[in-house]
Amino acid sequence: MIDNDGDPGQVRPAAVTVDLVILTVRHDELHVLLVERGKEPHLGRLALPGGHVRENETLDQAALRELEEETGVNGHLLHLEQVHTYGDPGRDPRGRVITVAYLALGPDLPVPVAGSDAQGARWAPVESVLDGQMELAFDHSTILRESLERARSQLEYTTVAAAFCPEPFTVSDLRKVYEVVWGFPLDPSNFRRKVTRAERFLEPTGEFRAPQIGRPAALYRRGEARLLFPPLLRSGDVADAQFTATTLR
Amino acid sequence: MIDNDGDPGQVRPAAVTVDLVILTVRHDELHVLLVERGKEPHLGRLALPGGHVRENETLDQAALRELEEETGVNGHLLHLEQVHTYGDPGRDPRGRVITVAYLALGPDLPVPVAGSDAQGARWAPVESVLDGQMELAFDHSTILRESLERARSQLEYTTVAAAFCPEPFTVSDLRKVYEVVWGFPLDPSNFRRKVTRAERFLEPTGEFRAPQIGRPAALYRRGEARLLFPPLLRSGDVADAQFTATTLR
DNA sequence: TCAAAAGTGTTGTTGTTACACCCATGT
DNA sequence: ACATGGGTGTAACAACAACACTTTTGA
Repeated sequence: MIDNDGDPGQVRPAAVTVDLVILTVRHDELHVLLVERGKEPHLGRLALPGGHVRENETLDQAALRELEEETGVNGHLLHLEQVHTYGDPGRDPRGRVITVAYLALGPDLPVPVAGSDAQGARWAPVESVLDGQMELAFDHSTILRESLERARSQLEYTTVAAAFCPEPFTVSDLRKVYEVVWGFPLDPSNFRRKVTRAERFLEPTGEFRAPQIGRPAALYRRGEARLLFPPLLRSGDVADAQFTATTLR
Repeated sequence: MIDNDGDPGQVRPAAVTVDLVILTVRHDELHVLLVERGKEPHLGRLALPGGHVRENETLDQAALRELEEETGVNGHLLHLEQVHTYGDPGRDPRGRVITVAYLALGPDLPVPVAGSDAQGARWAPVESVLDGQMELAFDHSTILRESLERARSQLEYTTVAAAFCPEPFTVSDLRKVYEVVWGFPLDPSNFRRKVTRAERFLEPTGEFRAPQIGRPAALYRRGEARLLFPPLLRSGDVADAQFTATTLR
């Protein structure tokens, strides 16, 4: 809201961008989509995909557009959610840039499409960024860390995990998502009971899929529910350890 | 992140502001701080306090500064948290304005200080805005609704409720906060057990406070814990009813 | 001694954990 | 037949809701 004012010269317009943390599970590992920067600053460095918000676009539309440009996938098929906005004065050397970060979750996506305008887009294991091996451009490592923690806690209280699974999927597929995102194994029997008991989380198709070996598994589609009740809680210890306060001071 | 480009003329810098949803509990009712607009557009209309982000300020600093200007209270005493960013092209008739919304929670604050630069700042019952009686300027009614829902769910999983209580406080004071924010009564005995059992939520002072009539109550200070485990869940029905998807589509 | 608010106990129910066990399939 | 993953049963335990009950105060 433009208001108080009386401070001419102290305020100046800023560039507004959206950056995307696009997560997917590949080969039982959590991956994030990164692009190689084609110019300074941070030329050649890996960064989160993103770009400017255009003149007649909402923030959500900009995020959706970028998502489709980068992945070649219709963004409506994925979970897309605004997470946090970053605007420190020094975060981009070229001037004041406000970035609205979005979290996108999707099933194992096709390798980034050639037709996209991304410079060398690629999937990178989230681990390699988190453990400090790979430092991203700008404050993108921070954005990734914070968005990932959002994703982890979203898995507890909502049904978003199913967004990682191409339909139709089995209970085991879904469990794998939880295990990969949270980083520890879950008891298959107890997991099954919780997710199947939750109202409208999973909708049975009546079909089955045979694994390479073993009993065929029932197939499901995503249900209508967005909130998961009762929630699938990580133990207090785990949550605490992962929790980095978003609160000031 | 300034990147892809190749679209000159399609992007233009925007004004960046922070708007504050400052909540407090007064007379057993949830109140929000509103200011009367001193100019067009929406002259005379009530709006959330807020203002421009200055040149060498982080977003958090801007929010903290506005908070102190509006309430005259040292913002570090309150809970302050970024919630969501609003940037629809049409939300301000004067041009593109990106607003980062912050949620602030605090104990019953002094009536807005004369020295503040706010035009007729006042506390308004949140109810009066939610039930459609009072429509705020711009999209501020939406911002308030969405921020309130954030506050409500934060009460379940975190210890922020204590931010509403001036220290030292009693278990009943804290319960009142939950009842007022959630809008329904809680069982006093069960509530007490949950909050006193949670690790480092409440720190006993050893002191007592006598109510007008009745047995004196033990006094507490806010503990170190930020996450509440196990969480204090509203029933699934309630949460579902309040839940308005933050997801696209 | 009564009203009012603080605080404890109790009981039935529901959810969780850890694991044993059965089921359906391909080789 | 057996290995492999899918799926059910169960028993000990923890959390929860509802509500009876005791405690401590001011009037």
